Amino acid sequence: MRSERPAGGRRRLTAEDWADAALAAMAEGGGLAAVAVEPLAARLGTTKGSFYWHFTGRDALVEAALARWEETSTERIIEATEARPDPEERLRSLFLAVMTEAVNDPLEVSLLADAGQPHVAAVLRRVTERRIGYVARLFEDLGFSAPAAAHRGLLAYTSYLGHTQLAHAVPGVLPPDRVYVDSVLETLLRRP
Amino acid sequence: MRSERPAGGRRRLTAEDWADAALAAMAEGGGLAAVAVEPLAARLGTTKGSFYWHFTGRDALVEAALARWEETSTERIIEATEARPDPEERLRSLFLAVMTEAVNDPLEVSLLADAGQPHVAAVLRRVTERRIGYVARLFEDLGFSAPAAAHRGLLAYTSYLGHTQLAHAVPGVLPPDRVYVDSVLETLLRRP
DNA sequence: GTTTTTCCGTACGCTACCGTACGGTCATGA
DNA sequence: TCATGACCGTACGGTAGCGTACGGAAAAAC
Repeated sequence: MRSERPAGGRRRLTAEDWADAALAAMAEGGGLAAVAVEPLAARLGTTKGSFYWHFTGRDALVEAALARWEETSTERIIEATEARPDPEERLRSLFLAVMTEAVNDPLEVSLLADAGQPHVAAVLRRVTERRIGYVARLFEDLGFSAPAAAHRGLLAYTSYLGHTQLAHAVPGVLPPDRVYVDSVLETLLRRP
Repeated sequence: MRSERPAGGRRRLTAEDWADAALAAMAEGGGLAAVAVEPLAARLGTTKGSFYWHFTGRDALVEAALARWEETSTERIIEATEARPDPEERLRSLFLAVMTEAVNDPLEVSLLADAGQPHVAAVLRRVTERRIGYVARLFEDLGFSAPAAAHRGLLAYTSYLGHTQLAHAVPGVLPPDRVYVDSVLETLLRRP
């Protein structure tokens, strides 16, 4: 998430650098509240002078960070999943990927907590609907009817969300990811 | 959550009044960050002078609020559930109760988001283990073996957590509570 | 009815952060 | 090479909240 031409020394920053730093900050602590200009500047080894050149204010930074997250958080994994040939294996690898990712990336938990903010709510709605829709389609690929697939997609997604929350809040109560995924899929894939 | 002897006029406050106000504040916005002394004082119609009489500082208030939540959030519902005679109906009514409660009470979502704070983490660990253990026991009452019951209890709890998150972050994607509960239980109660 | 304890109001200093103003630097192309 | 625009440093004022100091009111004890 860094790197540019001048490999050795201090380089000049871009708006994306600030957005990435904002995302990193919210991932570590406090969610949106952790997006503070001056601490970020210190973290980036620069000053506010840089920030207010690239952005009109804190809100603009938040929006940029959210947009960046929206792009990279979902589509990348969906594409990777689509590469797999077998439908059931798509489901399984998708689950495993997102769950292991969620463990060492509290960003999603932070965003869910800040769903009160309109910007966050809008992003979350789009991302959530995209994801649930995709999982539902995977179930359709497995032969489930559209309503049944939608249904199981929703259950799969709430299980994922709950797993994420637990892994973040109470590490230790959960079994290894693989075990959890197997048991979830075992029940979700069972035919009526 | 108010009321005392002097029914009409301005009364003096107790530490519990402050703790309740803190809980109300975190339930509305921003989680722990919303626990701020001066805004709470304004909300209670008093001043900081009152607060720093009852508490040594902000941290003490947070701890008191968390303790209060820990007492009232779980045991009350468990007791109400225990009143029901039929085991399966206990499960069903428990699910319905906690899910409808979660919709109009974002406190739990806020706390999960602030699991970074050690105080919060400790409370969450105790509450979570208590709840999962209780649900697992309900499954045992239904005839499942101890490991199978623990397993399904965990799945039930992650489904609950995920449902809570979704209801809070993206209202509208979820079916009515009753439908969701029925489908979750339908899969969780199925024998192998 | 006074004294003592409990509780609250007010004023103060401190820190963190936001946003603005403006001058300085650095790269780049004419 | 030097001029111009892109980029950054620094200084400033403003606001919100924490915590302290202390005096005064209100209730309780006697």
